[in-house]
Amino acid sequence: MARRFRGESIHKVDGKGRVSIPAPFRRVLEEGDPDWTDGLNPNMVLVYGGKSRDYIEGYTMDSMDDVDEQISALPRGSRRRRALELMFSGQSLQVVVDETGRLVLSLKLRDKIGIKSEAIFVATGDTFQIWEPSAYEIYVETLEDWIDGEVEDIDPLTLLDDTSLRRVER
Amino acid sequence: MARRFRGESIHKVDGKGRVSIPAPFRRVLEEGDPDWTDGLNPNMVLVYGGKSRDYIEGYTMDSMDDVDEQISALPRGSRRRRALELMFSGQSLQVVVDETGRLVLSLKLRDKIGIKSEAIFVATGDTFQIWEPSAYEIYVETLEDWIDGEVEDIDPLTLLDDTSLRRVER
DNA sequence: TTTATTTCCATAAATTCCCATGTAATACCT
DNA sequence: AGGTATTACATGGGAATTTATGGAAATAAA
Repeated sequence: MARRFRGESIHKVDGKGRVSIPAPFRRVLEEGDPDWTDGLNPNMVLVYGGKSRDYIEGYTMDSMDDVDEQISALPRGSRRRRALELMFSGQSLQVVVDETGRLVLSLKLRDKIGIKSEAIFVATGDTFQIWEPSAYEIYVETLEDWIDGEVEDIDPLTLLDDTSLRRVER
Repeated sequence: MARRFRGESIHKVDGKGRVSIPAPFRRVLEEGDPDWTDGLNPNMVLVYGGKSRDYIEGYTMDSMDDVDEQISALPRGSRRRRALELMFSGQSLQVVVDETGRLVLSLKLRDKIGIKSEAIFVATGDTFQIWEPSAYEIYVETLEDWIDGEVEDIDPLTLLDDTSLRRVER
C-alpha cells in the first residue's frame, strides 16, 4: 500500500491565493509522482467539481491515474462515465507544487469553497481535502454528533465492528 | 498473532516535546514495520483523534494497515467511513522513531492530552497509549471502581466470561 | 496598461540532526 | 564470586535545516 496522507493542519492563504502544503503531505505527493526525483517539485491534481461539495480534493498523480483508469473501464458515453469525466477531467486541474512547498488557489477556487485568509488541509487516506476552516469545523461536529448517537462504546474504533452500532446503517 | 506491547512506564518530555519510547515497545514497533531492518528506525502511527479521548494511541505500521484496510472496505462516502477516516487519517500522523529511541510530540498533541513534563506509556495489546500521568491515574481508578461494582468474583479474569457480570452490558 | 501570475529573495519559528553524559543492565574475565 | 569492561537507555544542549509566510520584481494576460 502506498504511503498515505495523514494529519490535518491550518495554513495561511495570502492575497495571491498562495498556501503552503503541509510538509508531510509533500512527501506523499513526491512519492506518488512517477516523474518526481529529488530536487524537483511534484505534480498533483486538484479536483474542485461537485456543485455542493465544499472542499477541494488533492490527488497524487498515481492515485489520479487509478481513478482515470476506473473511469475508462466504464461504457463510453454512459451517463455514469460522463458524470465522472466531468468531475475528474473537466473540473480538475494539474498543478505543480512550487519551490517553497506552496500551491496557488485561484480566486475562482477560493470562492467556490469560501476560503478567505486560511485553509485547513485534511488527510483522508489516499487523497486530502482543502476546506475553509469554519466550514470544516461544522462538518466535523456533525460527524462527531453522529458518532455519539450511533456508537455505544467510547472508542470510535468500534465503528469497524457492526455489533457496536445501535442500529446497523450498512 | 504479532508480538504485543506489554507494561507501562513514565518518561520525561522535554521542551521540544521529545520523549523516549519504552525500550520494549521499540522492539514491537520494529517487528511491526515491514520496512524496518536492523539499524533502521521504525515508523509508526500516532492517532490523536476523538474529541473526548484524553490519550494518544500508538500503532505499529502493520496494525495501522489493518485498520486502513478495513476502512477502505466500507462504502466510499458513507458516514461510517467518513467518521473513521476523520479519526484515523485526519487525526493521526506517521512518525519515525529517532536515533535515540524517542519520538516528538508536537505542542498541539501535548496540549490535546494535557502533557507537560511527563508522559506515561501504557500497553494495550496491539497498540499503546500515551497519557498525562495524573489523568491516567484517574482513569485507572474509575476502571477499578467499575470492576468492583460489576464483577462478582475477585479475579478480573472472570471478565472474559459474560456470566460473571452482575448485569450484562452488551 | 491594468490586473493577474510567476519568480526570486528574505526571515522567524519550528523541527531535525548530531553530539554528550550519567546511569543502569549485561557480558566478560580471572 | 567479585570486579571490570561493554552496551543499552534515558535525557539534555546546541547547531544546522526545514517550514511557513511575506514582499518585491519580473512576466504574462486581458
